[in-house]
Parts: sequence; C-alpha cells; structure tokens
Amino acid sequence: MEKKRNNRIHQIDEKGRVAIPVNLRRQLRFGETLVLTKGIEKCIFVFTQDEWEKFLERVKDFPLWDEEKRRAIRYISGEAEEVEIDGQGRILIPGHLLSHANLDSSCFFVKMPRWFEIWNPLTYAEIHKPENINFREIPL
Amino acid sequence: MEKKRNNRIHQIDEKGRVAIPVNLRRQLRFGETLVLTKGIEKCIFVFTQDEWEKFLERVKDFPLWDEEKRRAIRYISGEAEEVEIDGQGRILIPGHLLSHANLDSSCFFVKMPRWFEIWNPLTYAEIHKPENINFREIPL
DNA sequence: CTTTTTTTCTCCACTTTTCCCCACCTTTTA
DNA sequence: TAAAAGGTGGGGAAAAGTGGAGAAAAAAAG
Repeated sequence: MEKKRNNRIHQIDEKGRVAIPVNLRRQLRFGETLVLTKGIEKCIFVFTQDEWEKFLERVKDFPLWDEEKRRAIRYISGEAEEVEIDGQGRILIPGHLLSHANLDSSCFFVKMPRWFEIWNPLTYAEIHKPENINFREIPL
Repeated sequence: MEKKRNNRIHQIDEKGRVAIPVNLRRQLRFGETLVLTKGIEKCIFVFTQDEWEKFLERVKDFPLWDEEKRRAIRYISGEAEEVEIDGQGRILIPGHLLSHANLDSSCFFVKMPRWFEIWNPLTYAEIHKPENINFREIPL
C-alpha cells in the first residue's frame, strides 16, 4: 500500500475548496489574490495577480475584430476568476473550471515558470509519461 | 456527483431577466447603466456606458459612404439598448437580443477586455473547445 | 377621451452558495 | 517526543440567485 506522503496531491472537498501546497504558497505574498483561468490543456492555470496583469498588458492591444484572436483571448481570459486564499490557505475553485479540468475529489499541483497548474492526477500522469514527451530543443 | 456550483451560468426567467454574476457586478459602479448590443458572434455584448461612449468616439469619423463600414456600424450599434440594473442585480434582456444570441432558459457570462458577453452555454462550449482555438499568438 | 388589457417595475420571500469560523487529525520541525 | 505547522471537514451566518405577486405605467381597444 502506497504511503501517502505526496505533498502535491491534495483533496478537493464537497464545497470545491483545496489547500495550496505550502511550498507553492511560500512563493506568494501574504493575503495575495490569485487568478484562476482555463488552461490550454485540461487543467487550471493559476496566476498571481501581478503575473496576470502582465499578461493582460501584453494582449491589451490585440485586434478583437479578428475572430481567431478574439476567440483565443476569450478562451484564456473570458472565464478567469479572482480568488482569495482563506485563513487555512485554501482557495475555492469555481465550478466551470472544475469541470474544464475534469476535477473531482483530488488534484495535482504543477509549477510552471510564470504560473502554476491544477490537474486531475490521472490525466496528468497519462500525458506526462517520458516516452510521450519530445525533449528536442530543450536547452538543458 | 456533479454539483452545480457554476457561478457563470445563470437562469433567464420568464420575463427575460437575468442576474449579473457578482464578480462581474463588482466591477461596475453602483446604479450604473449598461449598454447591450448585438455581439459579433452569436452572443450579446454588454458595455458600461463609459466603454460604449469610448467606442462611439472611436468610430465617430468612420466614412459612412463606405458600404462595408456602414453595415458594420449598423450591425453593432443599430440595435443597442440601454438597460438599468434592478434592486436584485438583474438586467432585462430585450427580445431581439435574446433571439440573436439564441438564448432561452440559461446563459453563460464571459469577461472580455472592454466589455462582457452573454452566451448560450452550449453555443459557447461548442466554439471554444481547445482544439478549435489557435493559441499560437497568445503571449503566455 | 375613458376603459381595458398588457407590459414593465418594484418589492418580497425562498433556496442555494459563499464566506468565516472552529475543531481535529497528520506531518514536519525542533 | 513534544510542539508547531499543514491539511481536511463541517457548522452557521451572510450574501447571491431565483421566482413570483402586486403596483405602476404604457399600450390598445372601445
């Protein structure tokens, strides 16, 4: 029986709340607001307010009459939600993002350069088997 | 077990009223008038009065002898309606906009840079599947 | 014009969701 | 091994969302 010392997998309770792992939480300022948005794959992107605003700044002047760009902007930012971290270090994940990421009772936290991600643990494992990854051009 | 905690999907009642989600409503000033207009896709664009006037300002000097531009302006602004937010945070959606966006009993709210949008949830989901979106130029 | 009918507006009541606690168990740290 | 910190669950008050009744206003009919 697998010991459950895995600080990246956390439980999502009935109310949709999940505790952010301490090691990620330590990278946040106290009381910081986070922005949750639809990930490009079946996951949730979690930005700090600062990073999110940098992104918005970058797309500020995109021409929204262009259908492709408009839809892409809408995909990324249209369903974004600001959430506060509660007294127990938890966030409340909105229902529409839970269902996008196919999340139910537990989730997996992943660190990325400018944000972190919340995945269904099974979906994540499936996609990120080493034999499924192409490392060409990764400048190690 | 799918719970229906989805704060972006709201019910449209018999009278055509719908509550604006709090997180969007918080971005509005109290008692603010909104401008609803025909969206470029099958949706309704919702501007604050201010943003709407900025838009009108930008198209003020468009050459209306140009048929393409004349029709585009007419499309966007010709059927616009001002609506007030009622005591319960709801707006009344005019019938011609309901039918343009193919709305019946429920709708989905989407945030865009200078306005927000009201969609039929099914229409929205259909168009915004990740495989239908071109993310190439999104500077994440 | 007045009366009747329809539509719109305003308010009230009920249900669901969110927010803010506290309690408790587990894991890490000293 | 004890103390502190992290993670999980739940109760209850407050806020958000929803439906409907009745008043007011507008439109239609006589």
